[in-house]
Amino acid sequence: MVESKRRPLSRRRVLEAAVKFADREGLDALSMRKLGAQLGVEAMSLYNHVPNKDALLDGMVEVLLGELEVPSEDAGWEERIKEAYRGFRRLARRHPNIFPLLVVRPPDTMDGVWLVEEFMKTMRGAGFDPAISLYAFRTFSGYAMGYAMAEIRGFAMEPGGGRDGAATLPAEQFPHISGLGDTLDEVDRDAEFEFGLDLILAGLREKL
Amino acid sequence: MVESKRRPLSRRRVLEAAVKFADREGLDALSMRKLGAQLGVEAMSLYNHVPNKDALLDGMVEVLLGELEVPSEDAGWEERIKEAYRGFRRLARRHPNIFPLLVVRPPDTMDGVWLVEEFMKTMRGAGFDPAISLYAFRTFSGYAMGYAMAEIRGFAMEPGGGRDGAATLPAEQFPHISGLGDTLDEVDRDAEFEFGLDLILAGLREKL
DNA sequence: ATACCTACACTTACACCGTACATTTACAAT
DNA sequence: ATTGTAAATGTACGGTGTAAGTGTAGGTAT
Repeated sequence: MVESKRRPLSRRRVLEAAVKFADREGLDALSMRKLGAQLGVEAMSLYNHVPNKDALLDGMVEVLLGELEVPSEDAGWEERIKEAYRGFRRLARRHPNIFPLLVVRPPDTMDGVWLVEEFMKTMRGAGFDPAISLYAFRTFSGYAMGYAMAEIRGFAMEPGGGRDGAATLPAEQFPHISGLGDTLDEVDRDAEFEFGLDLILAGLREKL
Repeated sequence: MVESKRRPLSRRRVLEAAVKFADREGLDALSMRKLGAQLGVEAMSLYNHVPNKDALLDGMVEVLLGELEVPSEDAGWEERIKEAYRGFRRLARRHPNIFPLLVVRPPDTMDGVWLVEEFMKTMRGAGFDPAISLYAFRTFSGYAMGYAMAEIRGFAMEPGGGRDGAATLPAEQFPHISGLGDTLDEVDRDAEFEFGLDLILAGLREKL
């Protein structure tokens, strides 16, 4: 599982190896020594390409953001926005172990900025004024971030706790949750996420 | 700064001291040894009340959730929902260092369940059917979680990066962001958060 | 060719971490 | 006063991030 020594080390290679490692083993398991081993190198060698572990984590966020796709130009504004956030959610599902990093440490590079630019362009093009556009961006982003996070980690404050449906908790104490019946077990996450996007979009449309 | 030895140690006391410590010094600085010192006790003593550090962190989440208030019964359903999520955001602002824990580790106790029950009761009372109520819960929760998190950590993907406004980035490369002018510096976070809640509520109203 | 410089991998060492395990202390019940 | 038990302590181990110093291989200037 250790990479052969072929290519020379580089910041890029270190970051990508870190992402790969965390994808496989989890964030907690990621240590400089183990990452070094994975690259066929001693821990301290990494410091020639990354100033410290914190910067390594930041770099991993950078890598993730780089995976985001820009939605096609020729769709309508609503579809463009939805597609952008679907991509965000896909990213979370592709890297469930690492995604929390992105939530917890905002990128300190400009890699994320073009995403905002793209969003603003779409919104302005649709006829919204700047302030509304900005608010809308944060609403959508907050929603997508929170939903994706919840989906990955098992829905904090979810009816029925982490794993199972509403069956386990006392019906008389939580009548309205129990009233959900098996709605809980049949949730279609895609539809659910889409529902949220549509909800926000519907609200937005009224502001046009 | 160390607490006097007066009261006997207990799970509760340990958890609350941990919250206090992390509020003051940050999550990274929280170690069993330092927490012990803060309580005037050796590190290993803590293990008589908490099985390990992971459980300690879970317990801290539990404490945070316990701080949430249930909104007044006699307000309308929209106001009740808004008030509940305002409380959630207040919690985040009161414990900015610890709040990320709540996002990253869903509570494994039933402490959060009554929140859901309360939400469902309000929704059903307003006339929504169970499935919509559940979806709405997750939309609101995702939004509130994401927004609060972004607010605390400095708005990932925020126009202008972490600290300053749009002034720092090249206008010709990001015309639509620069077009925001100083809208960025004058954001009223309360109004912004409220805007998102209203957006979702507006969408929801159409489903009634 | 020789000398030098620079970049980068390696080695060692240190302080701190979570916690297993064994021991001592303190206190309640008999 | 004695015993039982729960809680606090002491010691130790393997792992962590990283500061500091030691090679060493490759390119440049002479």
